[in-house]
Amino acid sequence: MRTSWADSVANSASESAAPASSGNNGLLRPTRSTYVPPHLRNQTPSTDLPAPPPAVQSQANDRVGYGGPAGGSRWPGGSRPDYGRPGYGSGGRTTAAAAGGWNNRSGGWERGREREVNPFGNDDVEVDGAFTEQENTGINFDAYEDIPVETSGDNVPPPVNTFAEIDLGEALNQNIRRCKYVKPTPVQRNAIPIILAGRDLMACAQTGSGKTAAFCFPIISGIMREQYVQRPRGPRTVYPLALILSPTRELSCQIHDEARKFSYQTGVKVVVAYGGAPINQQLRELERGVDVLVATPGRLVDLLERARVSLQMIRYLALDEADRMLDMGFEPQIRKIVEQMDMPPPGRRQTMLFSATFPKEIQRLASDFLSNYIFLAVGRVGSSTDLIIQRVEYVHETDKRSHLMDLLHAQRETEIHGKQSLTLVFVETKKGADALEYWLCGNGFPATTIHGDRTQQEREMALRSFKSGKTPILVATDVAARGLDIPHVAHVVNFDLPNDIDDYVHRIGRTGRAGKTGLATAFFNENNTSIARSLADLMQEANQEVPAWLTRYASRVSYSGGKNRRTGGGRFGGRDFRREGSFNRGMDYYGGGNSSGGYGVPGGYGGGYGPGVASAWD
DNA sequence: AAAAAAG
Repeated sequence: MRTSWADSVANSASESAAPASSGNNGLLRPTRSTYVPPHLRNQTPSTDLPAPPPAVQSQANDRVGYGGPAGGSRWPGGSRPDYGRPGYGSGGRTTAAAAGGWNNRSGGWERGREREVNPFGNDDVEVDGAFTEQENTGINFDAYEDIPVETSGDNVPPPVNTFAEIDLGEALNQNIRRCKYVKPTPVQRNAIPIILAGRDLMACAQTGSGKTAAFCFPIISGIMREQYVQRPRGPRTVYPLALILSPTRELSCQIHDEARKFSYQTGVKVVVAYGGAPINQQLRELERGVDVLVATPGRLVDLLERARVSLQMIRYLALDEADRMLDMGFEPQIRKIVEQMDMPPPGRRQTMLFSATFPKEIQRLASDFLSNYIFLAVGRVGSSTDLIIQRVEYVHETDKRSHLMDLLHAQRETEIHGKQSLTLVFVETKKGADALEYWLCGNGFPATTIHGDRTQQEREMALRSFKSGKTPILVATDVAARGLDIPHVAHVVNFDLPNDIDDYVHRIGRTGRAGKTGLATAFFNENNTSIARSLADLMQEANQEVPAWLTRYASRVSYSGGKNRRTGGGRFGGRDFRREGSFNRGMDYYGGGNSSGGYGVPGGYGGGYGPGVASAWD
């Protein structure tokens, strides 16, 4: 039986004997060992802090209407003109234009839309039934208040509690029901109103916390609401209204799949473009019309240089895994796309950056892309939940294979019939991935591998084969570390530990999803001393058993070099760098500081938002 | 130092 996230929140709240509102905000030590997200740690009761978010929704819309004569793209309730197109959308049940004044817009490809494939893979008749089926009575929705949230910026719109509170449009609402999303997740509760208010956003929220929907819903809704926008018609150039960038091809595909569900029968067309696949097919898709383009940077640059895509009409820009997108390898390419092509500048487009981790230096880079943005940090570091059991074992380099074999044997025995349990093994190099896959297969363990030296076809095949359980072991490089939602991953093995603790966080976050518990095992040896300290800290914060030998390694590590030293910033980076100046306290490794007394750190916070309908969280 | 992203 499925448990919803709200259930778990309600449970954890009822377990808590120390509600945040009990007035003893100064008493920050929880009554029991609970996980506290890094950005809320080391708080001191502080009075010199900004006020909590305003109680009244700000209608602040500080950007000018896009494109001049078309006017503001957002409008106060009630005064919205009816953009319904006569004779349009006579298909019946999904037509909402008449009721709500919603514009089931079309960019001139109505015929294609009539043939739109149902991305839900069912007949989709019982939308309402599906909703009630999922509906849970007796949920303590007040418990949502216990999710630690930190926001900063001007006039932060308050969070919402339900999808119904926000006017996303009936067509989108139906898709939300089809997806069986009952309640917005914390990041959705907070981010959607911010985006709907037209504000730029930098959001810290772990993949798996529902962030894809958090930026897709407002984008799709916003495009639906737009007055029909006359886009230039170059001979072969297309003009998307929204651009979503992600660091890997597979992640772009996944976002595209999700976005297609959300946009079903809304008239909003979503297209994906990524490298390694024949460009001609993607060009044909683009020519059929595109509102939302999901892409990896390389292929997009190619399309831009061929003048097959223009960014001139972009109103929404979303960077997924934004810290990765702005790291050394990607930054020039991203800068080129965002700053050196024909995209409207900050202020004339809406920019949304999402990431689990936002190091200060990356925030600084990112702020170039933003205009008067709101910083949002929601909840825990997803992978550090109680749902994931983290283990570290000392394994010499030469013993790794046999040790892995032992683990796989043990797991075989505990395998539950019916559902294949999957093991994801991370290694450092592409060569190492191939070698380990070969060795595993040779030893009777059906394995496959995914890494950047494989063809896109091989990569997608490997992922399918793994997901289906045909090869229940996947050996992967960091290409699979971020964002991928693979159900039934029971075990993540860090065969080679990464050098960066953030990568570790993302890797183990591939398990412990959909309310299932997950196991993460790391092989540690002398080659990994650079991560010892941050690993020990992370595990301790997540209430995991830290082996004494690891603690010794951790204490031995000097404070000098190492990319894991985020001096003053903290590992989570869940803090607005704009506030560093006034709030940096020397001793405070995690940045500390409290933003909103109203949110505080609830005594019973320990659940995280693992349990729930799996896909609802990405 | 490695990985990812164009062909």
